[in-house]
Amino acid sequence: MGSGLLDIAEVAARTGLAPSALRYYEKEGLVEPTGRNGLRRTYRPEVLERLGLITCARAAGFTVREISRFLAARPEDNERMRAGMAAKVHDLDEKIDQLVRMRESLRHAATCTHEPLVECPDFRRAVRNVYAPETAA
Amino acid sequence: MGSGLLDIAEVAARTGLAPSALRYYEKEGLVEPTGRNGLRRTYRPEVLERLGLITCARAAGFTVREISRFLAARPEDNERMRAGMAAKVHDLDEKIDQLVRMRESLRHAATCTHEPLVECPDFRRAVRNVYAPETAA
DNA sequence: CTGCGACTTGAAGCGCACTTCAAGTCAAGG
DNA sequence: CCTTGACTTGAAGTGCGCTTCAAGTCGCAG
Repeated sequence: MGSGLLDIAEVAARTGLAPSALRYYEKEGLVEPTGRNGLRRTYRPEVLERLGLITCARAAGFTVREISRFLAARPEDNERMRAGMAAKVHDLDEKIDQLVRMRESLRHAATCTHEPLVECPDFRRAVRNVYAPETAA
Repeated sequence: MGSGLLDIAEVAARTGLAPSALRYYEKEGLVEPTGRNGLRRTYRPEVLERLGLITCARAAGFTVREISRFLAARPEDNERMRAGMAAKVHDLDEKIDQLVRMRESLRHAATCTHEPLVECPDFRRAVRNVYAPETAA
């Protein structure tokens, strides 16, 4: 504590992650404690930023394994990494578009008074607009 | 077939869902076959649209259980449903914002030549901008 | 009418991301 | 020094969304 190092409980409290999640991330190679005080993990404050990145990437739809690979990337992997990230940007483009359209459908649905909501023609049209399967006969 | 009804394989083919997924959705109350031809499920073509809605909602982050509740909603549930949907709209607002910011970070990262990518100051700033934990000392 | 292949069922299995548990260690306050 | 309670570990459990499997049924082409 006085050392400027954090224990797992402090890291958990400051990141909002559960201690068990931190141990899990460690097992998956996403984070490493700086050292140990006896058996107890000690972390440098910098880990908070790294965990912020991880949380953020998770929220953006990256799996823990993907993040692990990303964080473990060596310079010679850069080209592949860049390609992977460009692909992810494209995925995000599509996902964002889809969410935006879904939001419009929901916005309508939230104010629509059509009896069986699901059969409101406006809603149906909006939904079809989000993501249309082979609805045609 | 000649009846205008679809069997499970056709529904699967036209929706892109696996037959096992269709049976799963049925067990969860999301869809019902119109009837049976012997043991075999038969579906009316309208089910395709319903499945489109389901696929779309799944992609937008709804769980199967949420969709089930949504589809089972009775008129007297409308107020609660509307509130729920308004809340979802809000969730989507936030999620979309986050994804947009994440996309910007990734766009930068994909072209950044900083040695350990993770330590690029631009990238770090962008990431902090996406979702900032208590990074301050 | 027969055979086959696509369907049926229930139960078990899987991958992900954790959480929970049992049993044990140990830093630190009184 | 002793207690206490937060930490440690590995293993098992959880919830989601399906998939796979074994065993059985049966519609329909030949």
